[in-house]
Amino acid sequence: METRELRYFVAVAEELHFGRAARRLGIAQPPLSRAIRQLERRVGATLLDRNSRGVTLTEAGSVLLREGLAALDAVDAAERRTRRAATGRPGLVLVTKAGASAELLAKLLDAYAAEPDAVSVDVQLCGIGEQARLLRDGRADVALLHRPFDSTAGFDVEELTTEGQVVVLPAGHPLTTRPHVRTAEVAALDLPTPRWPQPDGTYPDGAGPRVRDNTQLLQLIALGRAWAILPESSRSLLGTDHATVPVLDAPSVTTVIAWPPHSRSRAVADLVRTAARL
Amino acid sequence: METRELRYFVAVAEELHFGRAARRLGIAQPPLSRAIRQLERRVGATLLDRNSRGVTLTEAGSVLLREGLAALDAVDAAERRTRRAATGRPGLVLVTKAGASAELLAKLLDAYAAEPDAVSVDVQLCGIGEQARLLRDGRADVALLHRPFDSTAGFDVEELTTEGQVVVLPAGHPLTTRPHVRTAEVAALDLPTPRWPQPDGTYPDGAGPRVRDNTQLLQLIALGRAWAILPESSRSLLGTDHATVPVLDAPSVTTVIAWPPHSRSRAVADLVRTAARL
DNA sequence: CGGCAGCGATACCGGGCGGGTATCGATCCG
DNA sequence: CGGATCGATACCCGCCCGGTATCGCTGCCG
Repeated sequence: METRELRYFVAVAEELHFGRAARRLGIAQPPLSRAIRQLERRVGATLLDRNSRGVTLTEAGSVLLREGLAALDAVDAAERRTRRAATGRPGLVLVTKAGASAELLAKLLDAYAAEPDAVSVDVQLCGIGEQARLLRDGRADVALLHRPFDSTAGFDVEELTTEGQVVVLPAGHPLTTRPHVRTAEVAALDLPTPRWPQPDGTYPDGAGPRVRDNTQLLQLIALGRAWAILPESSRSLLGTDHATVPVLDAPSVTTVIAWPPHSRSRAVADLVRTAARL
Repeated sequence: METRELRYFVAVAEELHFGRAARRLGIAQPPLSRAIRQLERRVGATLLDRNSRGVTLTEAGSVLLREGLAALDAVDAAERRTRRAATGRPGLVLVTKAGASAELLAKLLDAYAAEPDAVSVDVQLCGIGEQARLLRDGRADVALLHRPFDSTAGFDVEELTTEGQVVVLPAGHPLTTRPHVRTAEVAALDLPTPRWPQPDGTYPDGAGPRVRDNTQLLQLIALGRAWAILPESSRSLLGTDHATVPVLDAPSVTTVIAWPPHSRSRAVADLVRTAARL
């Protein structure tokens, strides 16, 4: 199976529409139809049901979509990492969620920079749930992930810290006088839960305000329009507009450092070792 | 990058010889040379050093070899799993080392077969170190691995059992009267350590007898020509020709059940849950 | 030192396939 | 019933993959 075929299939499987998929791929629709048919013949399976008015994935098709995306990421990673290796410039790309573990990250970077063979580290901040993708397709070498929010599936990981969570509220909110609260009390507040975008960029249905990043979230909280339960360490991001209260029964958050399992990079190994010693 | 190009490059990188690689690929040498050149131009990096008399990998080339193999496995896995899904026949392929964890495996299969939605399980036995490959390229759905011998890199795992190791000796050997021994004592025996094949099929240099599987190993031990340190559970394979003594300071062996991280299969999840409950 | 063998690169050719346009056939809708 | 939508089909063109023949370099050996 060629990557071209895979890319074509993924486009159709995601768009569920030959015309749109062809436009997205920058080709005409007929060659795309033919390519998918050929792929189906070669695999020996129907991948798409072309019902009147619409295309749907078969069982086999959804398997190929999932596995194909992973395979395409692996191919992209191979190309990117090769290109990076070719420049001869060493250097790591570390990716983490914007606004998370800022203090830990600073300590890690300082400690690593003091190592004898340290290379430069580019820190890349990204949105929710994008880290795994960047790590898989070779745009990043190492990531800071936060369990249980981020999936660490398919990576090697080393646990760094575990911390409790706090509820973030506007300064002066009645609850902020309490030494600690429970999730049920927070949920009982007359405030909607903010909605975060899903991986495909759309928002789930519901009542809450739509937020795209931490700044938006914090501003909404300051305005008394939302609340959030965040790891303790995010307190360092807050000013006088916000107050926090520990949440006793919220799951604790573990920060882990993750890297691709077959990484052979000396620099990644050094960075991980440094992190584990913090 | 197309998988054809990757396959070509991998062939040359492994053979380090254009002619042989072309023969292995079933094409003539000139198109192969051209394809590699094109790949190098497109990646923008020299992948191979063509010295007079021989080809060697550059830094970038060895990165592409490693990452490319993983990517090709992922593509193969996508195709295989799609084909499997298309047959409609459910069924799992479980792979494990021949001769390892026989009792555990039997219990697992029995317990799983009693589950309400159990599907058929093909057990595939393979040689040392092949399990990871089979799991990566889609020929297997789930594997029993043994840490620290097998690498679990890149898979999701669940620990099943941990056991100590014993030294296997011919029946009547002086050491077998002891309640336990230490590795140093075993190493001090005037017996060579058997040599196992490396992943590429060749044997490391050295003095010991070459073995390819457990049967060969056990026969050599019975003949007094070798010894082996194996997990306790392998005692169930031994007859009256062998005797075992616990080794106090040998690392303990953990049997884990492993599956591809993005597996969405109901059957795999059921099997893993059953295994975890044993 | 010259001839030869081994090996990768180059030159050149033919066929297959990927991509394009035009069009068809089916289905849904007003 | 006519039009719109959407995937499939028909057909053509140009590129690229693969083949054969050959070159150029290098190291070896007589």
